Parts: sequence; C-alpha cells; structure tokens
Amino acid sequence: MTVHRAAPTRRAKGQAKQQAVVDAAIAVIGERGLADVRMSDIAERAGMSTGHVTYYFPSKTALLMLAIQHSEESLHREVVDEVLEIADPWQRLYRLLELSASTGRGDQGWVLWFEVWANAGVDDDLARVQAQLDSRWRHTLTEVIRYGCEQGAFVTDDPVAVATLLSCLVDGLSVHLTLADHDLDPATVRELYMRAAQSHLAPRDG
Amino acid sequence: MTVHRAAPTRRAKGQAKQQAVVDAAIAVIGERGLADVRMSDIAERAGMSTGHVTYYFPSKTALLMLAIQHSEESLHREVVDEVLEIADPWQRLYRLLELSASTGRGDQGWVLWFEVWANAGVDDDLARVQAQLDSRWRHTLTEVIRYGCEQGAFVTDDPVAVATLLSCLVDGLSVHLTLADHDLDPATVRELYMRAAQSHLAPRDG
Amino acid sequence: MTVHRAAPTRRAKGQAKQQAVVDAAIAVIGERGLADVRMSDIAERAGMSTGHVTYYFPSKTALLMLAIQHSEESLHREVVDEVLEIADPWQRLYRLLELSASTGRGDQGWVLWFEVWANAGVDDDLARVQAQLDSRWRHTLTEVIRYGCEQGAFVTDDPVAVATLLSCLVDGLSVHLTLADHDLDPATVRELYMRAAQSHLAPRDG
Amino acid sequence: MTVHRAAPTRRAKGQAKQQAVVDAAIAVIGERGLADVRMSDIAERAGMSTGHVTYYFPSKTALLMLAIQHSEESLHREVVDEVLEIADPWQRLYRLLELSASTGRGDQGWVLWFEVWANAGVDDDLARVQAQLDSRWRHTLTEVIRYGCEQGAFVTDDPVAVATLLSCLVDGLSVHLTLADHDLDPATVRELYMRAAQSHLAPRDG
DNA sequence: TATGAATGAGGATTCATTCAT
DNA sequence: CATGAATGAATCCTCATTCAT
Repeated sequence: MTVHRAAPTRRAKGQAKQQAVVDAAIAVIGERGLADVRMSDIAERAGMSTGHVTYYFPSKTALLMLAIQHSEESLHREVVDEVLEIADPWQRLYRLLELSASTGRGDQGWVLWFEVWANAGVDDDLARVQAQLDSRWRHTLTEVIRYGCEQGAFVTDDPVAVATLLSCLVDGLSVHLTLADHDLDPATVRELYMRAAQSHLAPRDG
Repeated sequence: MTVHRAAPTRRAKGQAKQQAVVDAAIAVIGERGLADVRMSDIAERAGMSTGHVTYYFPSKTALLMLAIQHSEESLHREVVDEVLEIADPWQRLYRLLELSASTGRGDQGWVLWFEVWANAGVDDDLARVQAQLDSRWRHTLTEVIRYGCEQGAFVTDDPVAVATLLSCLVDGLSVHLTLADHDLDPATVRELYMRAAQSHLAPRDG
Repeated sequence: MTVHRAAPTRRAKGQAKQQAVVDAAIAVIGERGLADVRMSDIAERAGMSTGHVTYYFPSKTALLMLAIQHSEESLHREVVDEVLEIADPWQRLYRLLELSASTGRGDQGWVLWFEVWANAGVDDDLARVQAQLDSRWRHTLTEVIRYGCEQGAFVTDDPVAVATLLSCLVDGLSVHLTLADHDLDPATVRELYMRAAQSHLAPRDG
Repeated sequence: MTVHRAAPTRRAKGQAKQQAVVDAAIAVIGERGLADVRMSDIAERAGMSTGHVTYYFPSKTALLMLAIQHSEESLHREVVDEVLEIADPWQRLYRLLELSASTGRGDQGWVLWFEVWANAGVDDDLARVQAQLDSRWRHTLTEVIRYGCEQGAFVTDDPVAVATLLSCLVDGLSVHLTLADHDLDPATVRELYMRAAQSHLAPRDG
C-alpha cells in the first residue's frame, strides 16, 4: 500500500489562494506603491481573475491591512526564532536590529510600512493594526535587552526607554535605507546601531 | 511726493495666490491623506475654482512636491533662525531636535513626509526632493554638533555619524508621535533624545 | 401489508426545494425590490447555496416569472375557494374585491406586480404571463357578476365592462394601499369599491 | 437700435443641458426600463459624455426622481391649461380623464410611473415624490368635480371620494393600456370612464 | 486671470452564471 | 443533489485635466 500525500481539501485550497493574493499584493504594492496598484494588477500577479480577488477580500484597504499583517507575522516569527538561538547578548541584540531594519532600496516590507503610516491617520482600523504590530516589535526588543541585563552584559536603568529609542532609530534608519539615501549604506548603518546600543547599554568601566 | 504703499503688482498677486494654493494643499493633505484629496478639495479650501488651481500647477504630483518643499522651506528657516540665537550648545541642540520633531497626532508637516516616503520609491523627482531636504536637516544638525565641539561642550569622534543617528531618531520618534502612539508623549520623547544626545556627545568624566 | 406514508421521492424533494426558492424569492423581492435582490440573497433566505438556486432556475428573470406565477396561483385558488362558498351575490362580490386588493403597506404580492408591470414592457415572456394572470382575475370577477345577475341581485347590460372597470379600480386602489397613501385606509377603500359596485350593478328602483 | 434675442448666458446654457439630460432619461427609461438603462445610454442620447451626466446628477436614482418630477410638471401644466378652457363640466371631466390616462402601449410617462411604484417601497425620497405628485392630480380632479357640482351638472355627496375613485380607475386602466392589454382599446377605455363618471356624478332623474 | 462646463479614461466593486468536486 | 470557488463582463462613479468664454 502506498503512502501518498493527501490531496488538498477544498478549504486548504481556498486558504492557499488567499495566501497567494496576499503575497501578490505585498509584491506589487512594494514595487509600485499602493495608489498605483489596481486590483487587477494583484489578480494578474496572483494568477486569478479580478473578481476572484474581491471574492476573498472585500476592499482594497482590507487587502492592505491583511498584507501588512501577514508580512509582519511571518517576518516576526522568523526573526524571533533566529535571534533566540543566539546566546551572546550583544550578538543577539545586533542580529535583532539588523533583521528588523530595511534590507535596502525598495525593501517591500518597509514600503508597505510607509503606506501604512500615510494611511493610518485616516483609517482607524489601520491605525489599530499599526499600533499592535509596532508594540510587538518593541516588546521583543525589550525582552532581548532584559536578557542582556540578566546576563550581566548590559547595564541600564530603563530597558523600556532604551528599547523605544533603538526601535525608533531602526525606523528612522530604515526609511533612509529604503529610499537609498546615498550617505547610508548597510555598513554605516550597522555601525550606527552598534554605536547607539553601546552608548545606552555598555557598562561604564571604572 | 507721496510715499505710499505700492499696489500689489500682477506678479505679486499671482504669487500670493500660488502661496494660497500651496497652503491649502498642505492643510488638506495633512487632514485627509494625499490619495483622498481631489484637486477640487484644494481649490475649495483655497477659495478658488478647480480650473484655476490647475492653471497654477500642472499636475497633482507637482503639487505634492511644491507643498513639501514650501512647507520645509519656511519651517527650516524659522528653526535655524531661532536655534542660532541660543548660545549654550546643549540648549541649542535640544531645541533643534525639539523643533524638528513632530508636534503630535496628525502633525500636517509629518503626514506630508509619510506621503513623500511612500511615493519617493515610484517618483524620481520626489526622491530627489526628499534627499535634498533631508540632507539639509542633517547638515544643520551637524553644524550644531560641531559648534558644541568647538565650544568644548561635546565630545565625539564623528560628528556626522552622530548627526545621522540623531536625525534618524527624530524621524522614528516623529512617526510614532504623529500616529499618536500611546506609549510616547512629548515629555517621554524629550527625555529620549536628551538621553541619546548625552550618550553620544557628553564628555566622559574621569 | 402496512399502509405508510411514502418517503418523499427524489422528485418530491426537488419540488419542495423549488418551492422554498420561490417562497424566498417572493419574500426578498417584496422586501427590497427586484433590482436590489441578488441571487445570493434568495439563496441565503432559502437556506441553500447560490449555486443551487441557479441549478433550479436558469436565470433571474425566469425566477421573477415563476415567483409571480406561483404567488398568484395559490392566492387565486384560495380566493376562489372562499368566495364560492358565499351564497349572497353582494357579499360574494365584496369579498372577492377585498381579497383581490392589497392588504396595505408593502404587500409583497403587489410589490411583485409593480416589478412585473415595470418589466413587462421589456420582456415579452413576462408580458404574456402578466396578461394571462390578469385575464384570469377578470374572468373570475365576471363570473361573480354573472352569478349576481342570474340571482336577480345585479342589473347590468355589460357584465364584462363592469368587471374590467372594477378590476382596474382594484389595481389602482392597491397601488396606493401598497405605497401607504395617507388618504387611503382599508375602511375608505372598502367604502369606495362598495360605492362603485353599487353604482354599476344595483338595480335602479322605480 | 435692434432688439435681439440675448445670447444664452452661461447659466442658461447649463440649465438647458440639465433639461436635455432629463429628457433623454425619460425617453430611454421609457423605452428600456430603468434597470436596463446605463448612465452612458442617457449620456449618448443627450449627446454628451457620461462624465458630464454625473456632473449634473449625483446618482442614478436622483435622475429617476428628477425625470418623473419634470415629466409630471410639464404634463400637469399642459393638462390643466387645456382643461380649464372647457366650460362644459362633463366635457371638462372627460377631457381631464382622457389626458390623465395612458396613451397606449409603451407610454413613456406611465412606464416611468411603474418604475416609481416599484422603487418607492425601498426609497423614501421617491415615496415622498410619488405621494406629492399623486396628490396634485387628485386635487385637480377634485376641483373639476366641484366645478361640475357648482354648475349643477354633477350630483354627489362626496366629491373627494369620487375623485379618489376615478383617479384610481385611471391608474388601473393606464396600467393595462400601457401594457397593451388586448381587451382594452382607447375606445373601450373612454366608454369605461364615462360610465364610471356617470354612475357617480349624474343626477338621478325622477 | 479666472471660471466652471465638459471630457473620458480608468478603476473598484458587483453579481449572474459556470463548473469541478 | 449540493456546494462554493471562480469567472469576467458590466457599470456606476471619480477625478485630473482641458478649454471656451
């Protein structure tokens, strides 16, 4: 008797399609910007009809929300998994900052964030999603800092403040990395957050 | 011979109108977001006809560029004027950072920046403007840091790196201030950039 | 041998479902109007899938036809059954008119008629159905009038003309009853058709 | 000095266009039914762009309301003007009924009414318009009946009731005339309302 | 300058209908 | 019989832009 992989069920197929739409949306929005993306572009990229995209997603803004949520969901999980493997507090922190930040010109995840920021002021649902996702990153960063303190590697009187500070720094740096600021290359950036982290967390000798 | 105030010339009147359009654009985009703003909204706010707005501005994207340029132009001038009055290096630096950052929820200038970031990836002209304006702020910040070094108040081996770092921090903080992050109020923010500035610029005693 | 109620056959079950769809259609069209009703609304009301509705009914217009036909079919049978029980010609006539007319605001059967009238000009099949159903009512009314004449209760030289006249009156009154004309309540209406019937059928004494 | 007709002003031209749209809408809806009419059909008939139709009229339903209102406005004025010229009460009444009723198969004004009836149940604005227009016709009819009474030609204890009755009769007859009921031709109809009018208004001799 | 009528391409969304399962 | 995923044409409406006045 042969063991074979079960054929995908109806439901499973539906979810796969949904996922395909979200992926397509992330890619196309990242490339061209939300306002310049039509539902039909997303449909084409996902390899299905326009009507079918709206069959899954009620509206364009709903799609943006789902795109950012999903994009963050998987990224966050991957990053946390990788980072917790690292025992050394400084290496763990540096790696977290590195993985959080933009990978460079046109980083699709960060372009999505720009859209979210630009629209969160108008759309309350989006604002809620933004706040929640952001809070999760900050929480992760705080935990990594606390770990360093417990290990005796970091010294700080306010882990939350440092986490906020570094998190905002990552946001600011990522803006410029994504827009390909000519004064900022990955090496410089790496140096910048190392410098910042050391300033705020390194034990003063003496 | 009578000295009298000159009647506004044709040209002067035209410029006043143009200015009114730019002001209206900044206000309306700040309130509703670029994508949700129609030329007619701007026209209405500026108190003129839709056709007249397009008489002054060739296209909608041109308007966004002019809006951000103008908005930054006047803000930058004001900030520089005020800051250079301050003799104490630390006070001068703090005041610059304070004036650069978002004033809080819905800050129109920063909402405009979000739109610029979201569109700079697609529009090269906009990217150019963004780079230029950003570079100017960083230059100003660098000068203030150099002034502090000259005065012996600051100690750093790389004023440019610190300027970049603080500038990115302001961007990141402003994102969250503008989106009304509940963990960030102006007081916390003030403390954060003071903390950052001291970490990077304060002379290590002993 | 046991006598037992037959299990519903395939065919019977199918007809029951078909009936459920027609009932759902009548209800939903009556509530929201034909143009605002989607196949999925009908399906939902009937408790089945959209695809299944179209399995039974080839098209939306076919459904409207079936809905009006069915609705009329059962109403007509009920009315005739009840009316023929009444021996007194005047009472029989009054009751027929009363049962034919709209029951008031939003009467679903009459809303269906409005849709039919509005569409009969465009759809020939619908026009045929409309003519046939209408003719049946007029025939029934004519028979009731003839019965009154035979009984010596009514006097008229042209029963068909009087039937047409009363039938049109019922239509006109029902329009206003269904739309909740504030000048027309059921009591007024009752008085109106009694007045009309008497004018045309009562023997002139003397 | 020459007296010449003034060139149409901007405003006048705008109103003329608006009128053209309403006329086109009446014609096209009358021919094909509201649901089968697209904005572009109306635009084409009116000889302008689709966008321009929506420039004048916010929505399709708004257009239906304006169409029926306008259609009735001019018809009512014309009918009243003509009818008041007639001195003889019976002739005046007959003419009023004749002009009120449908002219036959596909009468555009009456097709519009069917649409209104079918939609008034769903749209409150439309219901209001329907009630108001209907009330005006009934008022006119009542006045004509009162005139006949004053002249001693008519005898009735309740002019309003008779007006309502005749008005509903006209509605009912018009439905069938417009749908080309084969049992009803204009001559028959004329006979029917004469018969009704006489039944309700003719003085009983004796 | 200034208006606002006019354009027309474009796009999100709807929905009857099909069809594989 | 029954489902619901999938289609794609159809349509209303938006809106930047043009242009005669």
